[in-house]
Amino acid sequence: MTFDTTDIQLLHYLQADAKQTTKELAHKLNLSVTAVYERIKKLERSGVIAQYVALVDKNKIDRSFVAFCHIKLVQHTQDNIVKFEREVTSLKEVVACYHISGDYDYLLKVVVQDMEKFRDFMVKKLTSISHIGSTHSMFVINEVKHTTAIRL
Amino acid sequence: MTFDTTDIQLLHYLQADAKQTTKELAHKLNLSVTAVYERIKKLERSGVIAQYVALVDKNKIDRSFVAFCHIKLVQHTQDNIVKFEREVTSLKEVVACYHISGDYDYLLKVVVQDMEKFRDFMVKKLTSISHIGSTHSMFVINEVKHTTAIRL
DNA sequence: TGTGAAAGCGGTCCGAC
DNA sequence: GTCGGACCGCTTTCACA
Repeated sequence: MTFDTTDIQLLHYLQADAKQTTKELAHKLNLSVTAVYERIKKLERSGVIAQYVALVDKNKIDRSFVAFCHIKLVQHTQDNIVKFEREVTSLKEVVACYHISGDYDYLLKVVVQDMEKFRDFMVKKLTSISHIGSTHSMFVINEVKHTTAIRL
Repeated sequence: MTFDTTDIQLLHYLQADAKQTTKELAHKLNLSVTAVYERIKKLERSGVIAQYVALVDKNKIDRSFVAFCHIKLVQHTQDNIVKFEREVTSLKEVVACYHISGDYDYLLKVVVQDMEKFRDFMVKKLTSISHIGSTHSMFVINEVKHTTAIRL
């Protein structure tokens, strides 16, 4: 799929605020309501817009403690990898998990209440997953930037 | 603000799909439309729901290359930190930046087209930011899990 | 807080350009 | 790909338990 400047602007607006009416968007883009409507539908049908979600403020729901965990597996067999990925995916504290290049195999983003809960998570959940070799945790001191929007 | 099980369920649904009608949600929660409406408004007013956004599929817009960059500053003066954070925040390729504990000062998530663009980003944008000491990049081989939803 | 009903507005579809 | 008009359903408000 190819995008003109109007599509790019539209994506920009929808990534910032998905609750705008097509009327408002039509005004911003100097287009009719129907034209904007068709463009949005096209973006949805093609899967460019994958979903519409509500973003919750971590600090308002007592989940202010964020950590990144590097993880190394003991062995990199197909079986170990599949099992690890399945188990780690099912943990609600893990909001992101990336298989990465470098000294460690995986990078996890973990969101919990506080350091005590993080300790619980490490001891009771993470390290009980089979085949984990070593881990290395980094704690977030400050979230300088965090956006779900990708600027084209 | 305090949440009962209905609020928690509601947040769960809205974090998964913000375009559901209050009617559908009322059905799922066994409540009236108005009751759901009032709960949502309360969550919005209190800032628990910070925003509603469209999530775009990276792969559909040619931004499939993701890297994490560790960054160390040369000196940790107040001034350096402020400048670095301001400059890095303004870079569109940087979708996240965290001040973290450990060997490095910052962890950046960078989203670009491909390795070539990543190189451009490093050479022309990132390393031209003042006061950067050393960097260490890790490339994402596979995104195992990535969610914007926080489960309570 | 909860409910149902009434009002108003926006999303959606249509035929035309 | 765009337009305006018309319809229908949803959001929003209200009086009330």
